[in-house]
Amino acid sequence: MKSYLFEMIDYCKINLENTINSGQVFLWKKDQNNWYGINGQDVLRVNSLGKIKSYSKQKTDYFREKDNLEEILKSILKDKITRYAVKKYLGLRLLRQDPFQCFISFIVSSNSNIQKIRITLENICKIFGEKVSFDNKEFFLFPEPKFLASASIQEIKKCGTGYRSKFIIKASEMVCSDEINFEYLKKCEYFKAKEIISKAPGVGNKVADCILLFSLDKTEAFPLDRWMIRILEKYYPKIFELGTKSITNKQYNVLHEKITKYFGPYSGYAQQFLFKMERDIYKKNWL
DNA sequence: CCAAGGCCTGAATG
DNA sequence: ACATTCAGGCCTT
Repeated sequence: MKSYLFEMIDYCKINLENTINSGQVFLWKKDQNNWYGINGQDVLRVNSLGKIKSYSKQKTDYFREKDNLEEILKSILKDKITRYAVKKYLGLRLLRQDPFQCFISFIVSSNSNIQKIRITLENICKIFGEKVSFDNKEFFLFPEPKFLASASIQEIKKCGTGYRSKFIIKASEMVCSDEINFEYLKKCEYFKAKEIISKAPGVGNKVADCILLFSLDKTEAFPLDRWMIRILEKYYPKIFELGTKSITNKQYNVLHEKITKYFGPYSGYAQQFLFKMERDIYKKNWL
């Protein structure tokens, strides 16, 4: 009983390093004891205790602090793999990010890697975002949709986005025209929201799930990238039995159904712990 | 429905 | 030093 209570206290404490270095966000930097991050039209400063101060002074629930961690973690602890990962990365949280930034970030992420994504997004902010001062430091906010929607392909390309440049412009236009309305998507159920977000170019199954999970409150989203496929093959060969090849849309959906049956409505949390664990095992670099 | 090839960039490998 | 391969996910054919 005693050790159980002790562990619950640990669960509730946010571990910033684990959270930021888990592939959810790209525009965060550590400075002394504080982390600074761009979140849409805001800059967040988080100290080692997880306390947030924001440039805009607006409230955010960036760390989803109202989530019932005890219930969530219990629900995903289905086997020794998840028990290991959750214990090792205690305090890893899913974030509730600015949806537009998240949307563009994961369009940029396709066929790329974390370091490259970070540099590209920094360029986008520098060129199209507003420069602000916070804590006597300079930051560039993430550009508003209208600035990316009205940019030329050449201008976007300079940021290092390559063939995704035209996707970024079109996707931003869809936000400006309200064809994609994030507040509405937050209220939709998972499949409906996924259907709508997937209409944007450059948004397939995996990218859609990232956006839904990290900014639109869909905790049943379980992004399946190359890493997650490898993880499932390695640790769950019997439960999810997938043919080793690259997976088709249909296989992706079938697999997702099996996953949510197994891990439940908070599958996305399980995904984040497993992803973090395996990337660390292979000593992949984070931010 | 599925498979294959192209897109773009930088890092790793030869 | 230079060339090739690879990593990465989506779109078109």
